[in-house]
Amino acid sequence: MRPKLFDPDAVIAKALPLFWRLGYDGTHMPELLDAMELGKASFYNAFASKHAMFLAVLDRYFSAVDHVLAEALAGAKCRDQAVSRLLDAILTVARDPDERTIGWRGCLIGNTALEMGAQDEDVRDRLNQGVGLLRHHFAKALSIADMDGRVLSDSAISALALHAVAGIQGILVLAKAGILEEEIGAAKQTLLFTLQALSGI
Amino acid sequence: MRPKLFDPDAVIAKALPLFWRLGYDGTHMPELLDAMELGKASFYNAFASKHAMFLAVLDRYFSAVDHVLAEALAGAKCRDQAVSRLLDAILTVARDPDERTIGWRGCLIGNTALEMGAQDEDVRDRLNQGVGLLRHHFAKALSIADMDGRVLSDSAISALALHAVAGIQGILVLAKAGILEEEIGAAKQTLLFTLQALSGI
DNA sequence: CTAGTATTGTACCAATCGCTCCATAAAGGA
DNA sequence: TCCTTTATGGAGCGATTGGTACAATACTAG
Repeated sequence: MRPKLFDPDAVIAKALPLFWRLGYDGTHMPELLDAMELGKASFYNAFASKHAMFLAVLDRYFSAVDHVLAEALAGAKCRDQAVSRLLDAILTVARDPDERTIGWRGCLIGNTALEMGAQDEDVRDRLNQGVGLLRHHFAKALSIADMDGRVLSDSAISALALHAVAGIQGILVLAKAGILEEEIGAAKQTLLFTLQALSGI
Repeated sequence: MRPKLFDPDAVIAKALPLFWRLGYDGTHMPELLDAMELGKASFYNAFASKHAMFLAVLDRYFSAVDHVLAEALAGAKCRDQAVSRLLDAILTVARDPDERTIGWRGCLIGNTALEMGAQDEDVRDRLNQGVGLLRHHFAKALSIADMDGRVLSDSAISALALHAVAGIQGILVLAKAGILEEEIGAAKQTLLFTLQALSGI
């Protein structure tokens, strides 16, 4: 037996930023292999295909997002603050650390949904899972009592969580469309405001 | 002089559904030429490139959307009805008439923004224009008086229009991610409700 | 130190990408 | 009818796509 010279998880982690920024079709094997620091043969020996790697990358993304959002939520004092932190966390993560783009890589869930969601069933199943993840965190935030100690009904929580997820995904769409930075902030504030204002559903 | 055997505008119209459903990279020349009912040489003689054709398609899409939304808005009695009609019109248009997908082709603006918005400057300029178009129609709808005759402030109209555009784009993201049909309706209702409830900004 | 196995680099594959070239066909103007 | 101009079909361009075959390499167990 000869041990692997690389950690599969680490390879997936190196593949993530590429797929995130360039999408599935936009990520080509040469650059992908380069980023993974892996030879063709090693890759195809360890993983089934580009498609399989992408599914693995999606899973990794979900767990990373799960972690980030859980952390953002930890220690929130009231509902508004919790929701605001989630929105900020998502926007922060959606910014592109590399400077080749205008500054937005978006959310891999939304990116993937619009690139191939309607066509690939394996992908769509995971996207549903990813959307569920986001909804879960917003629902958790919305279930916190507000500053007056009032708590939302379950139906309101569910509806508003979905609204929040749609809202933040939409904002990321506008960000990638090249909208002004200040308008991103304004849209976020308005979204936050709608979530606050609708406490009485 | 020999006259063209085809109408360039009609060709662009035939190209639109393909780019809409499959995206820029996903639309390949063979199928595109097939849909256009044009030979390779004729295409490259009449148009500069696939990229240039895509830009033309974007322009055509904008004018089509402009027309659809203006029509949806015509004769609206009050603000809520006007906004509701816009949302319905967008969702209707975003459904895929062909049945190869799950039923959603989305909005070409959002699709394009997430596929290549961050990378292509020509495209990004037009996307800004497209987003502006959507905002304009929502602003127009929101500027209508409500059933009690009350009218929103300009700043409220502007902020809510942006919120509406982000919201509907986000809903389309979720639709393409394969969310349940009933949840699409619920998200639309919630978005509509937030727009109604925030009349008093 | 060797035998045996897993991993790796490299050459290679057919298929496809967007696109160009050219000989042929077709349509006015004279 | 001839001539110029333009449109067209089809062959073919180099580059690139994701993926495979194989021989050489590097490791560990015995």
